[in-house]
Amino acid sequence: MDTDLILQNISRHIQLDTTETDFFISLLQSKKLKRKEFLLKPGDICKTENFIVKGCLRTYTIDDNGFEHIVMFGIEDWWVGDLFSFLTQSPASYFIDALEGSEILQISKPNLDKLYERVPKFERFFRLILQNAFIAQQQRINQNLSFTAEHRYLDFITKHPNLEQRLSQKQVSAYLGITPVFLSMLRKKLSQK
Amino acid sequence: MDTDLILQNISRHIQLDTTETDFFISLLQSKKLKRKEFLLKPGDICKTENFIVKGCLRTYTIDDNGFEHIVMFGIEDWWVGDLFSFLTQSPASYFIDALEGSEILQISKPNLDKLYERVPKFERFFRLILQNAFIAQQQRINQNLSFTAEHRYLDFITKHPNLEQRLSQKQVSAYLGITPVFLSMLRKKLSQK
DNA sequence: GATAAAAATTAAAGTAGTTTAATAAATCAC
DNA sequence: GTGATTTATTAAACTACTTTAATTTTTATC
Repeated sequence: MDTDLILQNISRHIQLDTTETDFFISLLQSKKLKRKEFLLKPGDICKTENFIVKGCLRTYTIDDNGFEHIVMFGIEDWWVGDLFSFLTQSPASYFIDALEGSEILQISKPNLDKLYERVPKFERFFRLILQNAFIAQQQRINQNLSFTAEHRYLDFITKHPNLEQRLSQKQVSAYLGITPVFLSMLRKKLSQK
Repeated sequence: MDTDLILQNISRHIQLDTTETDFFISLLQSKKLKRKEFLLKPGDICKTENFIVKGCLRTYTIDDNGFEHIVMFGIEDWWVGDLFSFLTQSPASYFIDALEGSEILQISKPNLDKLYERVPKFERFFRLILQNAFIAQQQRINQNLSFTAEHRYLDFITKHPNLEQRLSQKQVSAYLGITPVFLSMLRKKLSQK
């Protein structure tokens, strides 16, 4: 099990001694996902929080007209899951699947509860992770309200310069909230400038 | 100082003994805001997290064209603040002001840090608060991507039935991401059904 | 209670983004 | 490697929403 990245991720926020580190790692499970393989579907109970060691996943919904809308992408060094479903152990609202062959480390709810109990500073760790995610989401809401599709697209590629290359335009458009046709038009227009 | 509501709010998530309760309350400061009074402006450092005892506040931005966009409303029993600015003690991105005469309870960053240290279960409490806010934001992002303005308006009034009466249509439209003119047209159309 | 200021309504013209459909290009599966 | 499927491009017609501007209604202020 490749735990380098997750331990590095954690050490950016809290310091663990060897016992604590070992205990934490004993609670993790490794899982590989093939491209297009699902980690979660609406109605499932989200049983784990998931740290991405390698690959790329997306969290999305499908609306009444069959269109996909991407709530977030996750790549290496990010956590993904349906938080509401995980916390309340109630049915999930989101699809999560792999856009590339991926590898994740999973911690189950019972194990996370054990972890909080035995190593309370993990409360702090997951609060910090959540804070960052919260702030990023708030910025995204504000952007969706304030900016045109063109502006949002330019923001997206400057903010995540490596990510666009790993995604199809269809995925990018489902994240930006526009059609693939319109994204194609935008890109053409921008390339002509 | 009216601490009933905040203690009730806390007791929904964690249990405090008398000493802990007293210590917590000793860290709070009460503040009254007149209608239109600012709690925060972009560039300020957000020095406190704020619990609303009474009234209604909004967190918003003004874009390059001078339009306001409301990221969230806050009413009784909610927490408001610019989390990023508060946590990093760096300049805020948002305006926060009162839409009604309001009363809030404030906890400063140094006091919150003291609180975490002396009563660690508050780490859990603020994690839970944050989780709920995170989930609500995620739903909003998804709604903004998936639904038309009409659908979002109907969702808003069914989800917050009491809130609309306290807000002008201008505020509601700045939250939904449409113009006041278009909201007026929507309302007319819906009333004719 | 009168006056000023802000908010809401209505209509008409304009635009950002969608839809449909046809074609080309890229990727997948065997 | 080849055929099948998915993705991207382009154009033209369409629609949800904006803009502007004029009028009415509501709210705030002294």
